[in-house]
Amino acid sequence: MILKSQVEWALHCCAILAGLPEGRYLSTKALAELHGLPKEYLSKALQSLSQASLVETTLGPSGGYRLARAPSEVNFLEIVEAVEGKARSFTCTNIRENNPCRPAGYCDSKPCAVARIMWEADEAWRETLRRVRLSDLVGTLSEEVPPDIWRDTFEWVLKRAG
Amino acid sequence: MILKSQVEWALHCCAILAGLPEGRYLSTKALAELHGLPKEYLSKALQSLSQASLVETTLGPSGGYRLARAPSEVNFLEIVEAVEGKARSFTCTNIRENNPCRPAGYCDSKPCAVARIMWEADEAWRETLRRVRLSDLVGTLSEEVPPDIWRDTFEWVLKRAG
DNA sequence: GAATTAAGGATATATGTTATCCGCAAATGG
DNA sequence: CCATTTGCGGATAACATATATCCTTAATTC
Ligand code: FES
Ligand code: FES
Repeated sequence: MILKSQVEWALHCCAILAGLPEGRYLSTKALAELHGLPKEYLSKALQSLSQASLVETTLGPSGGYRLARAPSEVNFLEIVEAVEGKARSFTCTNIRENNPCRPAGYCDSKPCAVARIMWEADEAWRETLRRVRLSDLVGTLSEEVPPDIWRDTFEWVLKRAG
Repeated sequence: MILKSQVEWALHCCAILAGLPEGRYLSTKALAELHGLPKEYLSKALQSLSQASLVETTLGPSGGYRLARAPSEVNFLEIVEAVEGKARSFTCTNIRENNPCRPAGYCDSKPCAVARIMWEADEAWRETLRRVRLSDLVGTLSEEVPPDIWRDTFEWVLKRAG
């Protein structure tokens, strides 16, 4: 069970977009360069964010992406699910139905107890991510990243933002 | 991010082994037949349980598997990690290091804030599984599975247990 | 009109999951 | 001793998914 690297990319891109001044856009090219990522493939991750209505886009030179909502109104789970999908990590294939001691055509009233426990853990994972807002991340980063790097980065970004 | 089907298999097999009388063994063949699974491949999952010291084995006819500990001393996480591995679901590839505004050779004191949040969610998932004992599952199953099927199943199992 | 952008389709490559097969050593029962 | 059965590990193939690149299209800017 491993998350796509797209998840890391999308989260970092959102953190950058969160620091973008109102009304400006940042292109795939800039985001790819800033993070050292393949532009074409990063584009797919950003498209996922767009389809999930987490970001807005505009075309042409000076086009790109910006957040569709305030960073305090976006949580981690939304970003993760946008690129990773909403499917649960555990899928029950109903192997209990293969028990030879079962009457043919017998139908279970509840999902299997094993699956319910696995789904409970899955929900705990989601709930943890749901509780973290994008603004929380930006707050932590702005404290932990050395001030000069932080400043230089957004200077770099603004130079490329349309 | 999706768990292997082996996880479902291993959990169901452990539930059956938990109901096995002291000192008896159940073979891969019987477990595969009971759950309608490919014997050779299920064997890999059981080998994982064996390597994790969750089950004990014996060879020859009348050989097979039995739990190495009491069901109340085994939790879900141990079983899941035995087949799925202990690696975290989120892997940080340190894309922050590619930031062109970073001084060359600069070294971070902490893991990235993004990774820490993702790992926190991962830990919440693990903690949920850690809290569920194999005996809890057996308790739930014995309540939910219709009594006649439950009885027939263990009759079927005992007929094949060495 | 020329350049730039996001979007989406097609395709290739790498990796991981699922599955099967085989040979080996240990245990059982005759 | 011998035939059978078992778990174990290695090798291999089939299949799915993740990663990555390329190309076309339409919108936007200047
Ligand atoms: S049958 Fe799928 S988890 Fe029990
Ligand atoms: S650099 Fe990997 S999560 Fe931030």
